[in-house]
Amino acid sequence: MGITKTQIFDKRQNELAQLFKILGHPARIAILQHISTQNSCICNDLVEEIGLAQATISQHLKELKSIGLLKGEIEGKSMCYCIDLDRWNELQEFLNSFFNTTKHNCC
Amino acid sequence: MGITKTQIFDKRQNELAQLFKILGHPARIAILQHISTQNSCICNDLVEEIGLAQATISQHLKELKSIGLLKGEIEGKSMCYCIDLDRWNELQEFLNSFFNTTKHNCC
DNA sequence: TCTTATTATCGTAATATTGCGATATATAAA
DNA sequence: TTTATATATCGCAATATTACGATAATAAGA
Repeated sequence: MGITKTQIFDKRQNELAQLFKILGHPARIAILQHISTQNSCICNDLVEEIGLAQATISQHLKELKSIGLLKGEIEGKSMCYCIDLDRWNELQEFLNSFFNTTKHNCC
Repeated sequence: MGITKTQIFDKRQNELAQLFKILGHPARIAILQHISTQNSCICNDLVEEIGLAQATISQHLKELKSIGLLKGEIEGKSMCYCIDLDRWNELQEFLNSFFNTTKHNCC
């Protein structure tokens, strides 16, 4: 046991859960906020500003990339991680559609 | 290691992450959908419809209650779990405010 | 080419989550 | 009161996540 039984849920349920799950870590929230509002998209800057080890930040960046939220570009000898705004809006709509279609009660 | 370093993040970041995290499991998504769109709010019905053990469903219900999304009321000898619509809307706005304030790129 | 700087990946330890059987608790009905 | 039904909690095993040091890979500049 301990393994999530994804096979008993449908595609949309698993997708929604996966998106929520990846957003469900404060370091990843902080990364997104830094990139967006602090004008900091260089991996090394994030390491210093957030205060986790470089390997850890790199791992979190990888997960955010896995759902398409971030795209990384080589900037000299650094990596510039930027938010994919199209994907960002797509996800926001997807999550909102979940919230809106689940807004009714049975009693 | 292995423990999330919540102390280096601020209250809002931890709150957001906690909400996303709890929504980040397909069983909990399914529970919310069943309650809302299948008119099924009795714990035992959910057990049968979702196909996880009763103990497991009970645990997931507890987590959804922990962020205020569900409230349970005694209905005869069963429990009726309903979505707290005020809290639901509050969360939707909270998540949208995160999405909207993080919608800019540094480059 | 050699060195330096930056990021990714590997391996591993600590902790958290998931799932379930067993059991406790609570309520309704007999 | 006794029995049946429904839910919560406990304890545990399996798996996943988090974090980091060490190291590999890559690119710029001396």
